[in-house]
Amino acid sequence: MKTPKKDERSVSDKTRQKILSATGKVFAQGGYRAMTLRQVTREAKVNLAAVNYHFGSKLNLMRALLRDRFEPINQQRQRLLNQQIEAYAPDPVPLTTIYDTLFRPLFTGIGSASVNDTSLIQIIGRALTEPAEFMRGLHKEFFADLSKCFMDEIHRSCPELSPEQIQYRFFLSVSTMIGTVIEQVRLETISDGKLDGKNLDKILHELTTFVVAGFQQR
Amino acid sequence: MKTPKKDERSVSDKTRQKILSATGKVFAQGGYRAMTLRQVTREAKVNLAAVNYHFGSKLNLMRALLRDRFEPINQQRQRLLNQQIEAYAPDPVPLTTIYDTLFRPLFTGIGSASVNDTSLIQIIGRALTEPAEFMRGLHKEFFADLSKCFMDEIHRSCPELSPEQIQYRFFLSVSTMIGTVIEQVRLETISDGKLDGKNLDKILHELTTFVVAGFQQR
DNA sequence: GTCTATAGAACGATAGAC
DNA sequence: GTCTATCGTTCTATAGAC
Repeated sequence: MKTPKKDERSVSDKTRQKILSATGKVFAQGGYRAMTLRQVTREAKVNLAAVNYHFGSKLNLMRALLRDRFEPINQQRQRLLNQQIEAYAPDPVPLTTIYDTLFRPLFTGIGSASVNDTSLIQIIGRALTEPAEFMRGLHKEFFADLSKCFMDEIHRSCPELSPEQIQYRFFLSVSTMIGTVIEQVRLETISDGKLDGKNLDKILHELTTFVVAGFQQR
Repeated sequence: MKTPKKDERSVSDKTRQKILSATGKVFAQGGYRAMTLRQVTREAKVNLAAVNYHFGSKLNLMRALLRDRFEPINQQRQRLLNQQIEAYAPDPVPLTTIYDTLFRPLFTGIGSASVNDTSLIQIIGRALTEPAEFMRGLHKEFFADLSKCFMDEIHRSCPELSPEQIQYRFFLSVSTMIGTVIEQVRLETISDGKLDGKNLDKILHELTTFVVAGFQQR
């Protein structure tokens, strides 16, 4: 039976995408354990069994979501960094530019997600703080290489710092990013409703300035 | 200190404490949704029904744990801050001292926890990134007043900054703290195993230095 | 490919004996 | 206060009709 409701071609991919999109939304709200397949399929307006048909299991669905969201982001980060290295060669890329390259793709939210999809930043914030076991290997799989490239360039930009100092401060920089990205609502609570947690451009700018100053410590 | 090892009096309090302690351990590992009462009672070596007898429900158990861990920490923060304000009066407390006062109680891990209890910092890291609904009011209940006191003193210490600037940078400071506190393991991954994620003294020092520099931005 | 129906397991909570 | 036993619910995953 290949007769869906509106479109006649590639129904399967459309269902797959609808499921992925719904997974992003539901996962961002409550994390992996709180996310049920019933909730996802209800949100995606597909049948419960479709998840297991397209993804095999809840865990595989989760892995597919992460790949779908992390890989484009990280590819863009890598590409932008290489562009900057070329542009400044043979000089090192300034620290502010390096961190802008690291942070901006998160906030502008590229990826395969459709337009009015759940904000990418919320999905990533949740993923980075996810306690589930399967997340242990997440850093290795998605961030080990990337971290090394960025720390290498930071080292070129700050040759006076020891590798240990760079590692500590890079860790703290990423910590700030993660803490910022988890819940922008906290900004509204802290400011008693005066600052807008959804003003991502402004937050990105403040984050970069803060981290660069913290890194340089002078 | 009324119950040494195998005392026969006030068994109930002992059971209560065992449950609380086990809850801290299990919660720190996987968060609220992943924590099951069966896991907690197995860990505490008490009966499953004991939880509902002593705490009524899983949610109440969670609330009791948070109160048990957050309140002593926040009281110490408040007390230390007031001490510093007195000590420096009428001058404002230096920014480094303010942030040390905010961060240190987290890392030294005071509280009602017994000695070889789960590291307080892990419980708090998990709680601060917990997606569950009941956490929405958490900031209000435990941190609203505290944040205001600290921002007030920061404002005295940095009178040249606008309230908006202070709010943004305080938000970023707390973000760094949270990101640091979630998983110290990330430090080991970033440094390729060369830095120790359990060296809390060192991390506290680096965190404070980083945040103060990021805050002052000069 | 998509559905209904359900198996099989785990959970929170409670009743009632001791 | 503490236990066993169990109820009612919800979950993932799958079998089988269409």
